[in-house]
Amino acid sequence: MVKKTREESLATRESLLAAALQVFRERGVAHTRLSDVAERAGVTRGAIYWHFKDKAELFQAVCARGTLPVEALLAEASQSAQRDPLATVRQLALMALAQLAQHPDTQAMFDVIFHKCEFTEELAPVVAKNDADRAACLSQVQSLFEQAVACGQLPPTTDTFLATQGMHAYMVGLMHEWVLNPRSYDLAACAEPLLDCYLSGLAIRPPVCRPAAG
Amino acid sequence: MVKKTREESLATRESLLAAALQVFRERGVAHTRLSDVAERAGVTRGAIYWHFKDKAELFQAVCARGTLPVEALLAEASQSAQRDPLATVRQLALMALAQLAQHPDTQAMFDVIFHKCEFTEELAPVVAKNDADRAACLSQVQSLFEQAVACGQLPPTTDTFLATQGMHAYMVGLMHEWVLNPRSYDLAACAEPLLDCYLSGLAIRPPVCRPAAG
DNA sequence: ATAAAAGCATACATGCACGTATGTAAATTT
DNA sequence: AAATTTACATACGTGCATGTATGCTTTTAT
Repeated sequence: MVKKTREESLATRESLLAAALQVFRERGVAHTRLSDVAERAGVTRGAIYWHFKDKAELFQAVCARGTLPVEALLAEASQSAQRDPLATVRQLALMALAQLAQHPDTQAMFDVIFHKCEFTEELAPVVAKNDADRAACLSQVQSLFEQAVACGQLPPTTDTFLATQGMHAYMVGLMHEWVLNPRSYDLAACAEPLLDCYLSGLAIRPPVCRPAAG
Repeated sequence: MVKKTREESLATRESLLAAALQVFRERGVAHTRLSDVAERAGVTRGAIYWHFKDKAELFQAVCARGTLPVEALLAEASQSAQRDPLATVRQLALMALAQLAQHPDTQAMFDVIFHKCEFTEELAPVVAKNDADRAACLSQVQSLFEQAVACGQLPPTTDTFLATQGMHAYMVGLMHEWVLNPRSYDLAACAEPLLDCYLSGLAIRPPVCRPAAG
């Protein structure tokens, strides 16, 4: 009872990813023993070393699967009509928060990313991908803010770079803190008012500073 | 050349804390070897085990020293006159960001806390203190927002709980992201416009949802 | 049907970081 | 001045997670 069919092998891989996400959340990535992951998945360490090179590659695969939905949102939004750029940003943020509020796996994902993981050089590929994703997201949002200024939705004095930094920080902070206490408030219900609060501030009194060179 | 005077001993302890902060930032807390910390401080592991029980206690001491300034700000603000509650919140946030922008040790602290540390059960005391500090901070800010509503600085419909969550998330997000790229923009110069943007939104269109039971 | 390869399980070797035990010299105490 | 404690350095033993090597079936290709 050793060798499985191709289909069963993929199932094993999936259960390994699911088990890894759970154990990472419970023990932290660095403190997780691959034997724990294997046990949780109902296999041995041999299976892990067959599917992945080491823990870093396993973590990378877990992250890749977890960030897929959010990236899909961004890609979808980039193709939508840009008649109302601010609404696009709003929708983007709402979808992201809804995804977090509704899917336990996404919550586990961000819990690990934010609180159960050390971004050191051994996880360099994950860090690089995170940086690239963030840069792409920031760039896309800033572009939308620039269009909003052009449309007259935001004041001409708006520093779109800072506005983007603030928006991104707000989203990161909301997710960072909410996953610590998902029961502290109903994120799905409160996402709209929370977002509209910041976006209203943006329209009324946008940031006007200059980014530093460097 | 072994035994030092009491004064020198305290100096050794300080240099251990400083070295630990550096190494934690470079390698991550979990991956840090106490031998690295000792070497960086110019002593041996024996010195660490004399001053601290283990790595967890060392990390706890590092955190305690690092969060002192921020706690001092909160304590100071709680005693100030409350004629202008919103201005108090604003000042509080500005001081915190200024502290981060100006002090390299504070930047290292938050870099470790946000990106180089796994909050698992082995660091339970630190987690507990973090939770307590956050709860105290949130409670204090919400109280100020409630006073702001009473003063007429914020609309009567304001959900002060959500406003506090949003404010806290904003601050956390700003610090979380800025320490990743301190040179991306001048935090000291941009803190004011960034904060005023959110506070303006709060005054114009405050969140009105209800927190969930639980 | 036979060969090759996939999909793991099992066994083994290795290093490394930890905690402790002990040594030791200077600094206190009395 | 003797005794005691302090503040480390050094040496030692230990476990444990890792990576690899190998074995064993069952698929899949031919």
